[in-house]
Amino acid sequence: MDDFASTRMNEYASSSSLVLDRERGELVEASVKLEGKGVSPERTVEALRNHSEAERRRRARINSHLDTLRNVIPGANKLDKASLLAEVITHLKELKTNAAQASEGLMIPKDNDEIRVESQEGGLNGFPYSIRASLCCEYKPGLLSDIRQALDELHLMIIRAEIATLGGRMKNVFVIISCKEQNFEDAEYRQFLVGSVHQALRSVLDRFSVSQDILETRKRRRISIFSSSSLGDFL
Amino acid sequence: MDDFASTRMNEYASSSSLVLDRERGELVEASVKLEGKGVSPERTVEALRNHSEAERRRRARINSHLDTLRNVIPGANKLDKASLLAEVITHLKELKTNAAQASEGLMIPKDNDEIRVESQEGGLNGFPYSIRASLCCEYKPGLLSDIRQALDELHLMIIRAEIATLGGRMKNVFVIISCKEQNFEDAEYRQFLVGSVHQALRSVLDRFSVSQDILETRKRRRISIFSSSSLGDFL
DNA sequence: GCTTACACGTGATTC
DNA sequence: TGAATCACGTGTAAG
Repeated sequence: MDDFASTRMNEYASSSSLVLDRERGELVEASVKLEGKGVSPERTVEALRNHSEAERRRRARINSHLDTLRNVIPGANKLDKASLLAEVITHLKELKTNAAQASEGLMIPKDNDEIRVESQEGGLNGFPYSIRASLCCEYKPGLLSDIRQALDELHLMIIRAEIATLGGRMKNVFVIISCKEQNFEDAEYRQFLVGSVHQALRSVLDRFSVSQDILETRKRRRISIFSSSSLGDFL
Repeated sequence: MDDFASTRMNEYASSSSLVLDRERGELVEASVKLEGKGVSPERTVEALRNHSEAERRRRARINSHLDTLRNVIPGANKLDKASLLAEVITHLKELKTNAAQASEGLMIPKDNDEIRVESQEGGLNGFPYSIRASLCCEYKPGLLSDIRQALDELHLMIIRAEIATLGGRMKNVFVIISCKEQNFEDAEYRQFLVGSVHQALRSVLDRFSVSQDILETRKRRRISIFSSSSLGDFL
């Protein structure tokens, strides 16, 4: 398709070519003898000038946007168009994943409990390898200490914790690393760690679930979003 | 400068124009009679073809990046180059501010304590008006209940809380609304609420600071990031 | 010299 | 029709 179009282009380009000399404002025959029919010159001159000026404006708009992109992107102040666009794509995807992670950490699913454990590749916390675990469930005081204890038995360490509550539910996000300075090149070991963490969180959550089931038989406390007591017993 | 360049361009374009016919692979004289000097034709043909092909590759790279941008940006599947770049800029800035806000909620400043209280205009939580308060300080167990108590006295309610810890420091983010269903159109009242919340948080933090100062005289516990005890007494 | 990148004018296409 | 967009080849400058 490209070759076809370009071939046709060249056919026409070599057969008819009207060049506008902007110095004199005249139209100069470039290649052939204006193809028989007498086309009124002024019309063509003006049309051609309008055309080229419109194209110039279009290019200016595009380049203006590219310049603003150069200013927006941190390190891409003097780059090729192509490299600039590549950098834009990179930063865009990076920001998109960051936003997804952030909003993921901000949302609290309403009903469904879930445990998510994934290996954090990028070494985000200065470590070459870390695990990001998130746990969403009903609000359960004392859950964090149990989780820490369980992870201690795996020789893992929570270097970062977030606890969010909304309407009687809670979501915790942990960043976990191994205490031992070990060789983390082994993908199997990574997967083993992920599975271990998932299992540990699952067991803790299950333990709390049954204890809450027992509690629920005596007092059915359902916390409204608007009740100020939803956070009262947080600490 | 633009006009100058374009004028010179057209001078040359109207005076010498060698057009490559890609069908036959030959060079065809377009405008004038090759300007006196006999330039060896094969060299010029090959150079010109290399040039045009290089330019074609460059265009392909740029357009490829533009296409990937079209796929990355949600609604910009079939847009102009200029409009596409405008959309890219928009989404880029939007994501940047979102990331700033998100990382603002995720980051824990290393040394400086701070209290920030601001009125949330957009009605983010289904309410027409809410307050977002963030508090960063040393890790202090039992701080949240004191804050809730202080806000209770102001007839305010925490509908959302986030507690993040890292390296013995903590950052809390609250979303606060008024218990009374009041007319929040009054900007003065809003500012009054913001000031009240700020003052309440300040008093609580000061109270904890002095108590911690007292505690620091007996046991100087400084928590390392890598110490698993940094979260041990969270609950 | 040769490659790379850019701006330009222009033909084609679409609305 | 005309206005707007695109791809193309080419002239030009920098490394």
